[in-house]
Amino acid sequence: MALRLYNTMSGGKEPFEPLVPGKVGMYVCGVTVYDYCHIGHARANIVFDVIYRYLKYAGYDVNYVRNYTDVDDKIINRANERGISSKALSEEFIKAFDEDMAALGLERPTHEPKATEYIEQIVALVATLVDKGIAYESGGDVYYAVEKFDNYLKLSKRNMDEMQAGARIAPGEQKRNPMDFALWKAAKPNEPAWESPWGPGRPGWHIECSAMSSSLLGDSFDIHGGGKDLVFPHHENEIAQSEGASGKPFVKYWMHNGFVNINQEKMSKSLGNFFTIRDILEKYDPEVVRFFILSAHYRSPIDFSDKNLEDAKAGLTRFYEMLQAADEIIASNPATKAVCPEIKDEEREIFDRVEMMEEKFAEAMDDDFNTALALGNLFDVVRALNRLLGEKRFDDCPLSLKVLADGVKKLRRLGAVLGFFASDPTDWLEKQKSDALQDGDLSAEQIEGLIAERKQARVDKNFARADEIRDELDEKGVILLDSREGTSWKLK
RNA sequence: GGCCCCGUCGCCAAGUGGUAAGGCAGCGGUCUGCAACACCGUUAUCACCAGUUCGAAUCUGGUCGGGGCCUCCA
Repeated sequence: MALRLYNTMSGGKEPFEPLVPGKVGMYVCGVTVYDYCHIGHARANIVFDVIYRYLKYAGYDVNYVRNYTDVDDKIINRANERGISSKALSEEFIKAFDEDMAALGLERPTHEPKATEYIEQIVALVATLVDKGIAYESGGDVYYAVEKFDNYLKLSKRNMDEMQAGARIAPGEQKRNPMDFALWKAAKPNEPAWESPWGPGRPGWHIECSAMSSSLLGDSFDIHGGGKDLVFPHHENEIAQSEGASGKPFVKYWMHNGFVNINQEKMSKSLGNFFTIRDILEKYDPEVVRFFILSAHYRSPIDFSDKNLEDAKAGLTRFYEMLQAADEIIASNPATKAVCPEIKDEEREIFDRVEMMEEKFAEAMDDDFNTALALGNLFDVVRALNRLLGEKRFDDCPLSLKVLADGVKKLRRLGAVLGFFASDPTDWLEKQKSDALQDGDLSAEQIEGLIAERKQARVDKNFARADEIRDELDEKGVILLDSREGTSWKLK
């Protein structure tokens, strides 16, 4: 089954057929750089990171553009509050954004343009719209006349009359129609400004995306993405600008990710439940955050809560523990040419499961990037490989070893498409332990000391004392795991 | 008020016409000196009502409940 994706424009899933076979042009709205990014930005960027990775995995040559909007009212206001230039402020938060995305393990897009580097193209685009009579100059501002564009509001499926009833003209604006929006704003004191045919000024919000996307992807391209909240007005206005200017269809597939709620409530600054990516990464491993986000479909709302993050951590730990066990077995069992005496039915089943892994993964991802289903399929593989590990037949059945090695390799390759399992399992698991110990009153040394004492007690067959130590540690959240190689520990 | 979305096991979450994936938690086993891990088994008829259909969680209408957008927002 080929890739199908949900198109906001049509409201349904459609087969994915790029404009140019084998190639994909994809534009995702980045951030306005005036503050630190929050968990909602994390979701949007992780979702499109996975879409980017999967398209490449599926064999497409992807041109992925994600912009920085570095000129905007909010930037100007914030910069003035702090008494620094807009440029200094935006540079500060571009750097912060890059750091956050790197911490979350995102791949870099093909292009990461900044609005201020495309002023020339923006001015040219506005001029084209003015020449075509779609936009008009008014007191140094330039506005888009929405009634000149027949398809306005087709993406958000709104009604012009009803929208106008609620629309207002802000003080200082000189629009003909309340629904018109600014393409260019005349310069005011203490604002960054560039020369233009309408006098010094700066771009409005929306026009930068039209200019950057056409410069880097052409007038028409395949996928345009962003958060659901951008459907109106941002994306609606982009369509009006781009199609109004070029006369060609702008975007073939519109994709929008759902919101992140905090403990069942909408995330908002007024509720004080605003978490930045930095706050979250203090407490949770970045891969756990990614796992949490990808365990739901990208269009569904997700609820950010401690419980949900703990669940995600438990799930990811299950993968890493299996990988760790498998790595140890593979490292300690050199491949031989011996032939298995016989293959059990259960083993046959496991082998099939590994065999089917890629197909099942693609099936899930092809269905509008269903990462939740894809992860569920990978969990099935974990159970299968754990069974194989439990059989302990690696001495007399090299085929089992081969299947295990093959399974682990495939699991890592597919995991990488979702951005998982890049760490060494032992390193990752150790890091979770040491991070968790930070909050407790027990050190690793103390735990090791008690383990040594218990080991002696067990040698002495003093099981009462051995159990006492186990219980004592258990109360503090430390679980002991005895094995042939000795005793290790983990945290609840 | 307009437009849109959602309501699946204790929790999270797939599933858009053919008799409910997966994870976490729970319970019963195997393993273990005891445990843990792992494995095996076990736990739902899909908010409610009425329709369409041979057949619906999946389609239609209605009821109740929750949420989003309409102003800056991923």
